[in-house]
Amino acid sequence: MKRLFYALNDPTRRAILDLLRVRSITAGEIAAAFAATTPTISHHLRVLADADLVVAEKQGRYLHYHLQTTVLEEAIQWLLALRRAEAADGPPPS
Amino acid sequence: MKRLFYALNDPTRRAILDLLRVRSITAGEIAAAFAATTPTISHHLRVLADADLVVAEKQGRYLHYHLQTTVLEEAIQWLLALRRAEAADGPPPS
DNA sequence: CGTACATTTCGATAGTTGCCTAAATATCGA
DNA sequence: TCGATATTTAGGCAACTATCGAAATGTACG
Repeated sequence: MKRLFYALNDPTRRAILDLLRVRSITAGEIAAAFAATTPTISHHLRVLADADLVVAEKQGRYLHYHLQTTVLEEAIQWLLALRRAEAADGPPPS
Repeated sequence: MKRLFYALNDPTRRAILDLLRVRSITAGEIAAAFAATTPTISHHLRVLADADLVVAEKQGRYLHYHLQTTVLEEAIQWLLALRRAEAADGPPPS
């Protein structure tokens, strides 16, 4: 989860994931959707790829990025467990 | 979610949350559980409090920290939506 | 009152992050 | 092959983060 939460911590990267939620798109399309420069977006895509949140697939000169969500499973379970925990220790139900 | 993922990004802070999952404990007890110094843990606790992940309650000279998980709701829903998205766009089921 | 204890705040430092411009790599089409 | 396009890599800089030791704050107890 080390790289996962790091990747999720940046608003640009979360916005990229939101874009990819709709459909796989190329690095250029992603870059065009933001004010940042292309190298900056490329950097963010690398961070997302290092966290296994996205996968790149080369098609000719284009790189199509798409989501990969298996790595989310552990984080989701951890967060759900955390939420459950408060119920056991938190303020008593009214 | 800005401060939330930032808070969750640190392994020490995640470990603190795991401690608090069991029961509310004092800042001193939390500090004793880690190799870091007391001021360092105090800093982490502040970050967690800024993210609304923990709440401090003063009891005499002690500060008891306990979990507060309402802020997790948005993140959990966002992550679940992300996971759902891949199924719609990802590789076809075998 | 004064001392001890619990916790935070302050000040400094090493390491990290995000962003940019410039340059490199790779692929396609004429 | 040559030039254009798509994307990444490299290098550098400003801002931020984690950590520490020292000092400050606040509370309790004799």
